[in-house]
Amino acid sequence: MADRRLTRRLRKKAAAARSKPVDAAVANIDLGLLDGHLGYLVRRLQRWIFNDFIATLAPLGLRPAEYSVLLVIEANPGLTQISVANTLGIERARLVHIIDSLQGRDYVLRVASKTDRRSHALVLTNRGRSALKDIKALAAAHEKHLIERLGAERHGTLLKLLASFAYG
Amino acid sequence: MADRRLTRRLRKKAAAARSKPVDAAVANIDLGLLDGHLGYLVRRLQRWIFNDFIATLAPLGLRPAEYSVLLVIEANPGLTQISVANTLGIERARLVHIIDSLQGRDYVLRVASKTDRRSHALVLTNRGRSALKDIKALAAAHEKHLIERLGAERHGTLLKLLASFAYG
DNA sequence: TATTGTTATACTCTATAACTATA
DNA sequence: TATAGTTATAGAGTATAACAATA
Repeated sequence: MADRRLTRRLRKKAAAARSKPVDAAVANIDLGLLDGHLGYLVRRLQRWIFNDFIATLAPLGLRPAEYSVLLVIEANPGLTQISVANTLGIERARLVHIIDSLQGRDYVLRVASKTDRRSHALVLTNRGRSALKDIKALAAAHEKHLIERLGAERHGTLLKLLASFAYG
Repeated sequence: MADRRLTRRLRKKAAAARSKPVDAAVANIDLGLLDGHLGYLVRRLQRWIFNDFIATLAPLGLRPAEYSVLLVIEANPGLTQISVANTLGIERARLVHIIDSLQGRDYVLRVASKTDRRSHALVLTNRGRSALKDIKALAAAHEKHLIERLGAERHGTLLKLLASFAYG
């Protein structure tokens, strides 16, 4: 059960942050060589995005990593844990706990594999498929916040540039 | 003292990762809606960058957050802890430990403020200024890895796009 | 009353090692 | 011997709350 006060607080905080530039720009403090490092800027954007995602999905209490696992299982039912872990760049030891959590909410199921008794085939439950509809709606709302913040053009350009990094 | 075996391992791992696309592209596993979410791609890039940064600076054992704090203090000597924390988006409670660590290596000093006895003025020590030369050289090598991976053009475009997000 | 630095706590995420049961 | 899943541990980073000294 999600804590409604927590949800409200997170939403309010995220809404406030959504339109705000970082403090350095406001206070005119020099970043030194930092603004020549892409890593700094990528990290700031990544924090902003995750904070907004977590706040937007707070009613369902779903974290970014859990969301990514649900989407990959939906698109590739029967995938093993090691495949999901490698696909998403998550340690297999950590994925165990994420699957535990998703199974605890009755979103996914570990089915015994027929070909290899060491591994599990991961599938969505009916409840998982149903919940995913609401989850996707909130995730889309989050992406809308991001587009509002970046502008549709920059958002599209970034999607293309970064996709070609990841898959190129 | 940095562990040389750790350094070698990290360098080797980073060198291997530097030229490799993510596993999903290799194994042809469907990411579902995930490739429409900028957050996923930003997170993958951010992990790649931080891993390479940590591996490249392993001989000095300096983490990204520590590096960013050093640069800001260098560019703004006398800044208070709260200002550094707000500038970089680090919690002030966490910055305490980062400054502890940097002071423990004799890189920075907490000087009593003359105008407000609650706060500290942060400055680099001579040793800190000297170390920063080597640190910057390694950080530049890291940025070079990133440019090799992305291509100079994409790297430049991303710097511009993300800077206008952070400071716009 | 509010702010700066500090201490403490809880939780998420990364990284690694070791164990089991299978292959 | 190697791999899939699991358990355990250590460290980084985030988020909060509370306290002392000072404003």
